[in-house]
Amino acid sequence: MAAKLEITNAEWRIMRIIWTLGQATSNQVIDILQQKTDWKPATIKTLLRRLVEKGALETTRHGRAFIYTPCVQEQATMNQSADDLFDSICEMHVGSTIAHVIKERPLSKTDIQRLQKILADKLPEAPDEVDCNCVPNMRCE
Amino acid sequence: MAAKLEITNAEWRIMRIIWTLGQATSNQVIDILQQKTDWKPATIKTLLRRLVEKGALETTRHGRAFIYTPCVQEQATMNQSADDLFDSICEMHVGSTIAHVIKERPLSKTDIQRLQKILADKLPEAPDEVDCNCVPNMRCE
DNA sequence: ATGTTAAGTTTACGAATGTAAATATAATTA
DNA sequence: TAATTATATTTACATTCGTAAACTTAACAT
Repeated sequence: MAAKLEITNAEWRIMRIIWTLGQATSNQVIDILQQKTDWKPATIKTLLRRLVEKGALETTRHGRAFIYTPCVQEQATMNQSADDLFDSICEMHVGSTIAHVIKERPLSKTDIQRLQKILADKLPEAPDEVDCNCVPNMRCE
Repeated sequence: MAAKLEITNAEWRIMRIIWTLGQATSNQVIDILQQKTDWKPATIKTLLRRLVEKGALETTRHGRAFIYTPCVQEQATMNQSADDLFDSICEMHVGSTIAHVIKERPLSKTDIQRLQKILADKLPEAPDEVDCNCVPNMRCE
């Protein structure tokens, strides 16, 4: 049932801090973000509140402050965002788009070896081509 | 200068049809989309207009109809969307997120071989680890 | 030439987003 | 316990997005 969680760009900034710290007060988030953005504290509080409303964070009171804790895992959330992107584009072009990403982004040796393993496992079963799913019975270029 | 082009989910549906056809009239787009969605023709016209405003499409009059032609390439647009996604998440987790995608999405043998080549080329120069860029001097898990 | 009609254009409206000020509330402190 | 103040909550506002109806205009047919 859980309505699909959509994290916006601004919200990602918040979530990444809280995932990294494990949990955080609003002040911790504000302090860290003010080093990287010029967001006002009120803005950050709004974003925290919306994330709680969305079910991405939960709070427990602790003295005068609330502690914000993630309700969703970072990897699951990243996977969800990636799924949304790759659901939008042509299925036939997933490969070329991943190619762009792996060319442009830093990857560790371990990352690369892991990807190599997945690809090697996948190769024997792979089709010769993936159909375009943009228009019925057509292929985009 | 060109303000970064942002294509929304609904707009992707339109663009993919026009990329596939090379160019299209609004009626062609409407006919195709009505097989897959329950969008009203007026909705599709709004989306076409917004895409023209954004500079993603241009029109040339042809009899009573306009012909819509892409001003942006499909691969460049997909790359841009992927860049936006991977700019949002932790740099350290790009690898695991790509791993998720290549596990879940269909890839052709050619796609896989191309990715294998890129990875093999990248491996020698790859760092042992990629730093987390969520919070200064910390690593997210 | 004029009516018909098929396009495009204008207007609409609620929800989400980025951004933030103002206000209320509850926990310390004096 | 009353004053202080650090937090959270309410309210705000312009844009964008999804969705669409209503209106206008120009092309084709009579």
